Amino acid sequence: MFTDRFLKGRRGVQLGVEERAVLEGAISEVRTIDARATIVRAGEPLSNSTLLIDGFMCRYLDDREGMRQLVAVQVPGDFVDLHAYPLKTLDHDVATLTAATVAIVPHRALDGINATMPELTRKLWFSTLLDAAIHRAWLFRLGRLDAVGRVAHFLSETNARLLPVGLSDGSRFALGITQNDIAEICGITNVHANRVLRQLREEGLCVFRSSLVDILDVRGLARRGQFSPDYLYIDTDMTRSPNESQAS
Amino acid sequence: MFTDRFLKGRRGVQLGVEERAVLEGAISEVRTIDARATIVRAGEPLSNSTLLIDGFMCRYLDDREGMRQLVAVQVPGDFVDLHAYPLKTLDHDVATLTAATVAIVPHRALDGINATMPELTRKLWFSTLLDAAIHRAWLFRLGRLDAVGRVAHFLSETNARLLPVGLSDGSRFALGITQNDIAEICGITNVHANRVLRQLREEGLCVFRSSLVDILDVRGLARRGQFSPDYLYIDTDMTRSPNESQAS
DNA sequence: GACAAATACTAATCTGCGTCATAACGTTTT
DNA sequence: AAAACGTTATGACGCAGATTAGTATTTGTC
Repeated sequence: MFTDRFLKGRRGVQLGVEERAVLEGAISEVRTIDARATIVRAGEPLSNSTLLIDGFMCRYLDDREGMRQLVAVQVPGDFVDLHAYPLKTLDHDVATLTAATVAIVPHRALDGINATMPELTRKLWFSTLLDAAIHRAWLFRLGRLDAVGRVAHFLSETNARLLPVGLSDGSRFALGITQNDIAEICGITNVHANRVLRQLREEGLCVFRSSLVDILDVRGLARRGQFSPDYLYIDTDMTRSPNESQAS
Repeated sequence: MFTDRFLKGRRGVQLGVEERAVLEGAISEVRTIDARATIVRAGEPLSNSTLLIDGFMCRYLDDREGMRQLVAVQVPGDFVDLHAYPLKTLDHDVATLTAATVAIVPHRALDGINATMPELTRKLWFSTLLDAAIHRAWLFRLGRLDAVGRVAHFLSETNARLLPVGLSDGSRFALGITQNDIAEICGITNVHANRVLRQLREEGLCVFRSSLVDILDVRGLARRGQFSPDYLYIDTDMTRSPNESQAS
């Protein structure tokens, strides 16, 4: 089912059988999108939201000179722009990073859920607040960490998010983004992103190869980025995996 | 009424008379809090949320050395930790900046609203997404602006937020926070915050005097901080009374 | 009004990261 | 197979902002 990964492994908001069926029924269409395509522009009136099934997407803001600051990376299972349902128009653009498969959910269908299923509504609300919690972690990252720490934090976070949806084995995952994306996420230049990734490689913490991220020392990388997964509200028994690497 | 400033001037989500009465009735207690007091710690289970009536509050994350990164500043009318209702426990601390008056709203009362008033529930949801939109603007600030731009952006934003609740006259407002707070908001040191504020003063853009902020050139300050208020979802025409609501 | 404690302010030195420049890849196109 | 392009890589240099170390001023308390 298309909604299988939505809220998977999140503390206290697992969907019931009926809830999942209702959400599945709310999908009007499933389609694929090319890599590097902008699908929503800031300010444009919206009547659908997008559930990401496969691939990676992002949300970003432009500065005056056209430089981007990514404000979110979305992974499979994320309801990318569910916040467009109450907000009706967004304050940022939404785009794919890689080729992606998405499910379209009309706001009309969400109106039905909102009117008749308060519990499910609260779980949808929860999922948008999870995004806000991730925003806050990103604020910490940009405000308090140096470049190496920022990249270490981002890679640790991504690993932790991909684990419950089965796309990380605990230390290795396919991501398919470039060094320039890392720079736009971490608020640094692509030149410096390259230097930082080399340093992480030389310190034996992590190897980033665009298509594949291999974390050699999960604990060490987390320590370097002051990463602690509490803000992801993941069920405690899903935060670890047997494959997790050695400490140092 | 205690809820008068909640969602005031926000596009498309003005509260109706009955909705406002219900929300007012959800308040269990009103109390005052000293300045610089932490009222919620990260991870602690919560059964109430807090509506800020008067004064300023903040939300923050600590780094390993105990340095703080503020992730939000709350102004009167803000539902400071409404997100604790779906989340049940927070990923950050909540504290007062100045002395404050707050209304306590038990989650039990919100359960009633959630179960019986889908429209009001969606407006409450909206208000938490407004906070998320502000988070994103802060991410842009930290990721893409230099120190002067960050402070200019923050002061422009605060002016724009205080305007609809009647606490700014368009260019002057009382804020009651220190230069060190500015530093913790903008991800710079307090020493550098001081330099930046001097520069803004010397350039004739803004005078910051802890208790009073006087923006001498609203447009110029906004330009310096690349500030555009779209993300605050404020009604473009605030002089006209909202067509759906008789309350004001 | 005296005193302590915050807060504001300043200058000197150091450094992480930006900027600029160049080159070597790898992939896709023709 | 060469051209065209995006991505990764690396070095030289400069600057914004951190750090350190103060002094001055305001604010609060007795």
